[in-house]
Amino acid sequence: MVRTPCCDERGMKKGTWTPEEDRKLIAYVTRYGCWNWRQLPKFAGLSRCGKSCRLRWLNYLRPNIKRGNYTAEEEEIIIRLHAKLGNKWSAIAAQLQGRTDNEVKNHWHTNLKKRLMMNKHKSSSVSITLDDDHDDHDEEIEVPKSSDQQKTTAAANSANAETTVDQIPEFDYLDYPELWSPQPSSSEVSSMTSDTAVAITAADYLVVEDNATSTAMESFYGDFSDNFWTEPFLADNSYNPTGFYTPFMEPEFLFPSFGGDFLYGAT
DNA sequence: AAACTCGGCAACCGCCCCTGG
DNA sequence: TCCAGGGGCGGTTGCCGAGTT
Repeated sequence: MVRTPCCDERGMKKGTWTPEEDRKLIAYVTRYGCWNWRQLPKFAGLSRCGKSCRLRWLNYLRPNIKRGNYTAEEEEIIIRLHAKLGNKWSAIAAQLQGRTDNEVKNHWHTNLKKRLMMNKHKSSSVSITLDDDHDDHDEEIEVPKSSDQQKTTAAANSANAETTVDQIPEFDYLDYPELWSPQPSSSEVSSMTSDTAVAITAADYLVVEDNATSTAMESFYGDFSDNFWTEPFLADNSYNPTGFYTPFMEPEFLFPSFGGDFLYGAT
Protein backbone atom coordinates (compact mmCIF):
# COMPACT_ATOMS: atom_id res chain seq x y z
CA MET A 1 0.00 0.00 0.00
CA VAL A 2 1.83 3.05 1.17
CA ARG A 3 5.45 3.24 1.91
CA THR A 4 7.51 6.21 2.75
CA PRO A 5 9.48 7.15 -0.32
CA CYS A 6 13.16 6.83 0.02
CA CYS A 7 16.19 6.30 -2.13
CA ASP A 8 18.76 3.59 -2.09
CA GLU A 9 22.46 4.11 -2.35
CA ARG A 10 22.30 4.35 -6.14
CA GLY A 11 19.67 7.05 -6.11
CA MET A 12 16.96 4.65 -7.16
CA LYS A 13 13.68 5.66 -5.70
CA LYS A 14 11.87 3.16 -3.52
CA GLY A 15 8.56 3.00 -1.80
CA THR A 16 5.22 4.26 -2.94
CA TRP A 17 4.68 4.94 -6.59
CA THR A 18 3.40 8.39 -7.36
CA PRO A 19 0.69 9.03 -9.96
CA GLU A 20 3.29 10.72 -12.11
CA GLU A 21 5.52 7.66 -12.03
CA ASP A 22 2.56 5.49 -12.87
CA ARG A 23 1.77 7.74 -15.80
CA LYS A 24 5.27 7.43 -17.13
CA LEU A 25 5.37 3.68 -16.75
CA ILE A 26 1.97 3.16 -18.31
CA ALA A 27 2.76 5.47 -21.15
CA TYR A 28 6.03 3.75 -21.92
CA VAL A 29 4.93 0.15 -21.57
CA THR A 30 1.72 0.60 -23.48
CA ARG A 31 3.54 2.30 -26.29
CA TYR A 32 6.78 0.40 -26.49
CA GLY A 33 6.18 -2.75 -24.53
CA CYS A 34 8.45 -4.20 -21.91
CA TRP A 35 11.42 -5.09 -24.06
CA ASN A 36 13.84 -5.00 -21.16
CA TRP A 37 12.76 -4.31 -17.63
CA ARG A 38 16.18 -3.32 -16.46
CA GLN A 39 16.69 -0.74 -19.15
CA LEU A 40 13.10 0.37 -19.23
CA PRO A 41 13.16 2.84 -16.33
CA LYS A 42 16.05 4.67 -17.89
CA PHE A 43 14.17 5.28 -21.11
CA ALA A 44 10.88 5.86 -19.38
CA GLY A 45 12.38 8.57 -17.25
CA LEU A 46 11.92 6.72 -14.01
CA SER A 47 14.30 6.58 -11.09
CA ARG A 48 13.26 3.06 -10.30
CA CYS A 49 14.90 -0.27 -10.62
CA GLY A 50 13.61 -2.52 -13.35
CA LYS A 51 12.23 -5.02 -10.94
CA SER A 52 10.20 -2.38 -9.24
CA CYS A 53 8.80 -1.26 -12.58
CA ARG A 54 7.95 -4.80 -13.56
CA LEU A 55 6.23 -5.48 -10.28
CA ARG A 56 4.29 -2.26 -10.42
CA TRP A 57 3.12 -2.99 -13.93
CA LEU A 58 2.22 -6.61 -13.40
CA ASN A 59 0.53 -6.22 -10.06
CA TYR A 60 -1.12 -2.86 -10.36
CA LEU A 61 -1.01 -0.97 -13.62
CA ARG A 62 -1.58 -3.73 -16.12
CA PRO A 63 -5.06 -3.72 -17.61
CA ASN A 64 -7.47 -6.56 -16.86
CA ILE A 65 -6.38 -6.56 -13.28
CA LYS A 66 -9.33 -7.61 -11.24
CA ARG A 67 -9.60 -5.79 -7.96
CA GLY A 68 -11.99 -5.96 -5.09
CA ASN A 69 -13.41 -8.82 -3.14
CA TYR A 70 -13.00 -12.38 -4.18
CA THR A 71 -15.97 -14.39 -5.30
CA ALA A 72 -16.81 -17.68 -3.67
CA GLU A 73 -15.78 -19.38 -6.87
CA GLU A 74 -12.41 -17.71 -6.87
CA GLU A 75 -11.81 -18.62 -3.28
CA GLU A 76 -12.73 -22.17 -3.98
CA ILE A 77 -10.24 -22.28 -6.80
CA ILE A 78 -7.54 -20.81 -4.60
CA ILE A 79 -8.21 -23.28 -1.83
CA ARG A 80 -8.37 -26.14 -4.22
CA LEU A 81 -5.18 -25.26 -6.00
CA HIS A 82 -3.35 -24.43 -2.84
CA ALA A 83 -4.22 -27.84 -1.53
CA LYS A 84 -2.80 -29.29 -4.70
CA LEU A 85 0.15 -27.05 -5.44
CA GLY A 86 1.08 -25.45 -2.19
CA ASN A 87 2.46 -21.93 -2.31
CA LYS A 88 2.68 -21.79 -6.07
CA TRP A 89 0.96 -18.45 -6.24
CA SER A 90 1.75 -17.76 -9.83
CA ALA A 91 0.25 -21.07 -10.88
CA ILE A 92 -2.81 -20.43 -8.77
CA ALA A 93 -3.20 -16.90 -10.05
CA ALA A 94 -2.98 -18.18 -13.60
CA GLN A 95 -6.30 -19.90 -13.05
CA LEU A 96 -7.95 -16.74 -11.85
CA GLN A 97 -8.50 -14.29 -14.62
CA GLY A 98 -7.35 -10.86 -13.66
CA ARG A 99 -5.78 -11.82 -10.37
CA THR A 100 -2.09 -11.48 -9.69
CA ASP A 101 0.06 -13.84 -7.75
CA ASN A 102 0.78 -11.14 -5.24
CA GLU A 103 -2.87 -10.48 -4.70
CA VAL A 104 -3.70 -14.16 -4.38
CA LYS A 105 -0.86 -14.59 -1.95
CA ASN A 106 -2.01 -11.64 0.14
CA HIS A 107 -5.58 -12.87 0.13
CA TRP A 108 -4.47 -16.26 1.25
CA HIS A 109 -2.36 -14.99 4.11
CA THR A 110 -4.84 -12.39 5.31
CA ASN A 111 -8.07 -14.19 4.77
CA LEU A 112 -8.32 -17.74 3.60
CA LYS A 113 -5.57 -19.13 5.76
CA LYS A 114 -7.06 -17.76 8.92
CA ARG A 115 -10.53 -18.80 7.91
CA LEU A 116 -9.38 -22.32 7.31
CA MET A 117 -7.61 -22.44 10.62
CA MET A 118 -10.58 -21.08 12.51
CA ASN A 119 -13.06 -23.36 10.86
CA LYS A 120 -10.74 -26.24 11.37
CA HIS A 121 -10.88 -25.66 15.07
CA LYS A 122 -14.62 -25.10 15.07
CA SER A 123 -15.30 -28.34 13.35
CA SER A 124 -13.03 -30.40 15.50
CA SER A 125 -15.62 -33.12 15.40
CA VAL A 126 -14.58 -33.81 11.85
CA SER A 127 -12.05 -36.52 11.86
CA ILE A 128 -9.42 -35.65 9.39
CA THR A 129 -7.66 -38.47 7.74
CA LEU A 130 -5.20 -38.59 4.96
CA ASP A 131 -7.12 -39.86 2.06
CA ASP A 132 -5.55 -40.94 -1.17
CA ASP A 133 -8.72 -40.15 -3.02
CA HIS A 134 -8.48 -36.41 -2.99
CA ASP A 135 -7.09 -36.35 -6.44
CA ASP A 136 -10.66 -36.73 -7.55
CA HIS A 137 -11.10 -33.03 -7.11
CA ASP A 138 -8.20 -32.06 -9.18
CA GLU A 139 -9.63 -32.91 -12.50
CA GLU A 140 -11.94 -29.95 -12.64
CA ILE A 141 -9.17 -27.44 -12.89
CA GLU A 142 -6.40 -28.08 -15.25
CA VAL A 143 -3.12 -26.74 -14.08
CA PRO A 144 -0.97 -25.77 -17.03
CA LYS A 145 2.32 -27.51 -17.33
CA SER A 146 4.04 -24.56 -18.81
CA SER A 147 7.72 -24.02 -18.61
CA ASP A 148 7.09 -21.75 -15.70
CA GLN A 149 5.16 -24.45 -14.04
CA GLN A 150 7.91 -26.89 -14.58
CA LYS A 151 10.36 -24.37 -13.30
CA THR A 152 8.28 -23.90 -10.24
CA THR A 153 8.06 -27.59 -9.75
CA ALA A 154 11.77 -27.90 -10.11
CA ALA A 155 12.29 -25.18 -7.58
CA ALA A 156 9.92 -26.89 -5.24
CA ASN A 157 11.74 -30.10 -5.71
CA SER A 158 15.07 -28.61 -4.93
CA ALA A 159 13.69 -26.86 -1.91
CA ASN A 160 11.68 -29.68 -0.53
CA ALA A 161 13.41 -32.94 -1.13
CA GLU A 162 11.46 -35.22 -3.44
CA THR A 163 8.14 -33.51 -3.32
CA THR A 164 6.35 -33.04 -6.61
CA VAL A 165 3.17 -31.35 -7.62
CA ASP A 166 1.40 -34.61 -7.93
CA GLN A 167 2.38 -35.70 -4.51
CA ILE A 168 -0.31 -33.91 -2.82
CA PRO A 169 -0.58 -32.40 0.42
CA GLU A 170 -1.10 -34.00 3.66
CA PHE A 171 -4.58 -32.66 3.90
CA ASP A 172 -6.99 -31.70 1.19
CA TYR A 173 -9.28 -28.90 2.34
CA LEU A 174 -11.75 -29.80 -0.32
CA ASP A 175 -12.53 -33.05 1.34
CA TYR A 176 -13.94 -30.95 4.14
CA PRO A 177 -15.99 -28.15 2.67
CA GLU A 178 -17.31 -27.35 6.09
CA LEU A 179 -13.91 -25.97 6.86
CA TRP A 180 -14.03 -23.24 4.30
CA SER A 181 -17.46 -22.77 2.85
CA PRO A 182 -19.43 -21.14 5.66
CA GLN A 183 -17.97 -17.72 5.11
CA PRO A 184 -19.97 -15.91 2.46
CA SER A 185 -18.12 -14.00 -0.15
CA SER A 186 -19.16 -10.57 -1.29
CA SER A 187 -18.86 -11.08 -4.97
CA GLU A 188 -20.87 -8.01 -5.74
CA VAL A 189 -17.98 -5.75 -5.00
CA SER A 190 -15.70 -7.55 -7.33
CA SER A 191 -14.89 -5.70 -10.45
CA MET A 192 -12.73 -6.16 -13.46
CA THR A 193 -11.11 -3.64 -15.65
CA SER A 194 -12.05 -5.42 -18.81
CA ASP A 195 -13.69 -8.56 -19.95
CA THR A 196 -11.17 -9.25 -22.58
CA ALA A 197 -8.46 -11.85 -22.40
CA VAL A 198 -5.52 -11.44 -20.11
CA ALA A 199 -2.86 -11.60 -22.75
CA ILE A 200 -1.98 -8.05 -23.62
CA THR A 201 0.54 -6.76 -26.03
CA ALA A 202 1.68 -3.25 -26.64
CA ALA A 203 -0.22 -3.27 -29.89
CA ASP A 204 -3.42 -3.74 -27.98
CA TYR A 205 -3.19 -0.22 -26.70
CA LEU A 206 -2.03 1.62 -29.69
CA VAL A 207 -5.40 2.42 -31.14
CA VAL A 208 -7.09 3.55 -28.02
CA GLU A 209 -10.01 5.01 -29.89
CA ASP A 210 -11.22 1.51 -30.45
CA ASN A 211 -14.64 1.44 -28.80
CA ALA A 212 -14.57 -1.21 -26.12
CA THR A 213 -10.89 -0.97 -25.49
CA SER A 214 -11.11 2.75 -25.15
CA THR A 215 -13.94 2.50 -22.71
CA ALA A 216 -12.17 -0.09 -20.66
CA MET A 217 -9.00 1.89 -20.59
CA GLU A 218 -10.81 5.04 -19.60
CA SER A 219 -12.45 3.32 -16.72
CA PHE A 220 -9.25 1.66 -15.73
CA TYR A 221 -7.12 4.75 -15.83
CA GLY A 222 -9.81 7.03 -14.61
CA ASP A 223 -7.64 8.11 -11.70
CA PHE A 224 -5.36 9.91 -14.02
CA SER A 225 -6.05 13.18 -15.62
CA ASP A 226 -8.60 13.10 -18.36
CA ASN A 227 -6.14 14.07 -21.01
CA PHE A 228 -3.75 11.25 -20.23
CA TRP A 229 -4.27 9.46 -23.53
CA THR A 230 -4.15 12.56 -25.60
CA GLU A 231 -1.22 14.21 -23.90
CA PRO A 232 2.27 13.62 -25.26
CA PHE A 233 4.45 11.44 -23.13
CA LEU A 234 7.03 13.50 -21.29
CA ALA A 235 9.99 11.48 -22.37
CA ASP A 236 8.64 11.04 -25.81
CA ASN A 237 10.37 13.16 -28.36
CA SER A 238 8.39 11.79 -31.21
CA TYR A 239 4.88 12.69 -30.29
CA ASN A 240 2.59 12.37 -33.21
CA PRO A 241 0.00 15.11 -33.16
CA THR A 242 -2.45 12.90 -34.99
CA GLY A 243 -2.77 10.85 -31.85
CA PHE A 244 -1.86 7.62 -33.55
CA TYR A 245 1.16 5.82 -32.22
CA THR A 246 3.16 3.35 -34.15
CA PRO A 247 4.98 0.70 -32.15
CA PHE A 248 8.73 0.77 -32.22
CA MET A 249 8.76 3.71 -34.52
CA GLU A 250 11.67 5.38 -32.79
CA PRO A 251 14.47 2.87 -32.44
CA GLU A 252 16.92 5.62 -31.65
CA PHE A 253 14.85 6.50 -28.68
CA LEU A 254 14.54 2.94 -27.57
CA PHE A 255 18.04 1.81 -28.30
CA PRO A 256 20.23 4.87 -28.55
CA SER A 257 23.38 2.83 -28.47
CA PHE A 258 22.26 0.71 -31.37
CA GLY A 259 21.06 3.46 -33.64
CA GLY A 260 18.02 1.46 -34.53
CA ASP A 261 19.92 -1.41 -36.07
CA PHE A 262 19.15 -3.53 -33.09
CA LEU A 263 15.56 -3.86 -34.16
CA TYR A 264 15.68 -3.65 -37.88
CA GLY A 265 19.00 -5.24 -38.55
CA ALA A 266 22.12 -3.52 -39.73
CA THR A 267 22.02 -2.38 -43.32
C1' DA B 1 -11.20 12.17 21.84
C1' DA B 2 -6.95 10.02 22.15
C1' DA B 3 -4.17 5.97 22.28
C1' DC B 4 -3.55 1.51 20.96
C1' DT B 5 -4.05 -2.75 18.18
C1' DC B 6 -4.72 -5.26 14.20
C1' DG B 7 -5.64 -6.35 9.33
C1' DG B 8 -4.86 -5.42 4.47
C1' DC B 9 -1.87 -5.04 0.90
C1' DA B 10 1.67 -2.59 -1.95
C1' DA B 11 6.28 -3.05 -2.38
C1' DC B 12 10.93 -4.87 -1.47
C1' DC B 13 14.33 -8.58 -1.10
C1' DG B 14 16.79 -12.50 -2.26
C1' DC B 15 17.02 -16.69 -4.51
C1' DC B 16 16.51 -19.59 -8.51
C1' DC B 17 16.08 -20.67 -13.36
C1' DC B 18 16.62 -19.69 -18.19
C1' DT B 19 19.04 -17.99 -22.05
C1' DG B 20 22.65 -16.38 -24.85
C1' DG B 21 27.50 -15.46 -25.58
C1' DT C 1 30.95 -25.98 -19.96
C1' DC C 2 31.02 -21.72 -17.71
C1' DC C 3 29.44 -17.19 -16.80
C1' DA C 4 26.69 -13.08 -16.74
C1' DG C 5 22.39 -10.82 -17.45
C1' DG C 6 17.56 -10.82 -17.08
C1' DG C 7 13.10 -12.41 -15.59
C1' DG C 8 10.08 -14.81 -12.38
C1' DC C 9 8.68 -16.30 -8.00
C1' DG C 10 7.80 -16.72 -3.02
C1' DG C 11 8.70 -14.78 1.48
C1' DT C 12 8.72 -10.85 4.13
C1' DT C 13 8.34 -6.05 5.45
C1' DG C 14 6.17 -1.97 6.93
C1' DC C 15 2.79 1.76 6.39
C1' DC C 16 -1.96 3.23 6.66
C1' DG C 17 -6.66 2.96 7.90
C1' DA C 18 -10.22 0.85 10.52
C1' DG C 19 -11.63 -0.94 14.66
C1' DT C 20 -11.26 -1.27 19.62
C1' DT C 21 -10.27 0.18 24.26
